[in-house]
Amino acid sequence: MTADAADPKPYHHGDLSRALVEAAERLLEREGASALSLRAVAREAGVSAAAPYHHFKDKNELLNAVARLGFEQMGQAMKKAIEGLATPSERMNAVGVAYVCFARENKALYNLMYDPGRDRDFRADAPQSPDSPLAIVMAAIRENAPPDAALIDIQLSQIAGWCAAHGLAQMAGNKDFDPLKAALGGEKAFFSQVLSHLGMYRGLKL
Amino acid sequence: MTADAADPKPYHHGDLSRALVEAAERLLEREGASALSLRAVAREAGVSAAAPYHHFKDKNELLNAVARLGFEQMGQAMKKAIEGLATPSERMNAVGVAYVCFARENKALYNLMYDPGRDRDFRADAPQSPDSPLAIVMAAIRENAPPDAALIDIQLSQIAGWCAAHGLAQMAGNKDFDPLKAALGGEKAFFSQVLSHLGMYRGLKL
DNA sequence: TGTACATCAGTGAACGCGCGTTCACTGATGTAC
DNA sequence: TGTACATCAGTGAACGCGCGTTCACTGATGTAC
Repeated sequence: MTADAADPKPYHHGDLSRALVEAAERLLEREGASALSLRAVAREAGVSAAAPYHHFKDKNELLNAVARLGFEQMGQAMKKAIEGLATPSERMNAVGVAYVCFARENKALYNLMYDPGRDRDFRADAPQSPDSPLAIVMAAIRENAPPDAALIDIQLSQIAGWCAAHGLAQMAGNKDFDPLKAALGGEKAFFSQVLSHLGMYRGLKL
Repeated sequence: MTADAADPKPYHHGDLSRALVEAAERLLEREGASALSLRAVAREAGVSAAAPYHHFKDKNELLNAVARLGFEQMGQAMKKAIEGLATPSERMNAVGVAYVCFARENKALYNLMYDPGRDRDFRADAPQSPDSPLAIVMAAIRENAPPDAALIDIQLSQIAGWCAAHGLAQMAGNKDFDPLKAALGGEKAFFSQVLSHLGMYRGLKL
């Protein structure tokens, strides 16, 4: 029996490190943030409560690994969303929508990723990799800037766009939006429209 | 000795209900969200761990009371920020900046107010009162809309602005923004500029 | 004004719980000769 | 190929902790007569 990488629950040793992170993600999805104790993760992965300590210094380090995986998955979802789109403005909108959708579909994971109370690697969401969600949002906004735009205006716009997507992701569950969602034909359309209305009436001179 | 309402620590009975909420706020400010247990709040207020149960059904009810007070304080700060401003666009910007500043200055309280994990009264942040933060943001955006704007566009813009302020509030602590903050002359200027850049390049037809 | 009594707002001890972490251990795996 | 041994990745019991909540209680306050 050749097990190798295919075996999902490796026998004695194996990739427990990864198995724990995935167990944590499953738990997060199924039972929410408050259920995410180290002991529960170990239980979910089918090992003793002490086993994780062979792979992570402490609980926080495991949580950071979970968040890191979350960022990877989110970046992939966003890249997939812009595949084959022709114009910068289409891409920018798609990136924003994908961002918000990921947050909605992975509520607890997303909250962990941005949990202000956690002692996190801040770099986790802004790695050098061009596949990070932050990098993708930034790129989408940059390519929408007019060629003569000042660098500082581009930067401020990038931050503004990033913040708006983040804020929308957090607010998206608000029941008050339901009628509007229905009127527009679903959540995705709603997200797209909200993002399109950013700054519609700002009317400010800089 | 006439104590009445002036005495800060009422003797036997008195306004323990309020004292608990204020103790919770103090604790939140001083030690952060993770320190906010019912027992700690009681300790901070100088009463036994069981005392709060005469005023709140359980911990969650106390937390909701704290959040409610937070929304009141935030609304007041925002109203104060727009006092005497002449134009709608000035007011809109000031409202956004005040929102973000409140969040920054009351980090832990703000996080509690919007904690996605808490079992909250959703109505707490959208009461009928015109002094609620939500109502103030909405009004600021509404009065910036052109007179012929469609209702749905106004609504979408209101949501977009609200989300952006919320997102910025959460992101504001990111260290990556420090150079930009310095270049613009402080946090307030930075917030103002970011909000002004909302949707700068969106270039989307609706 | 004084007394009797119900009510109210506290106390302090106790409960059971799940947590993060440590520890000495065990048994399988990999390596040297 | 076989043996000896170091290393590695697990186990399970135990630790001390602070938590939310309950309980019977106590003593001050307010009320009726």
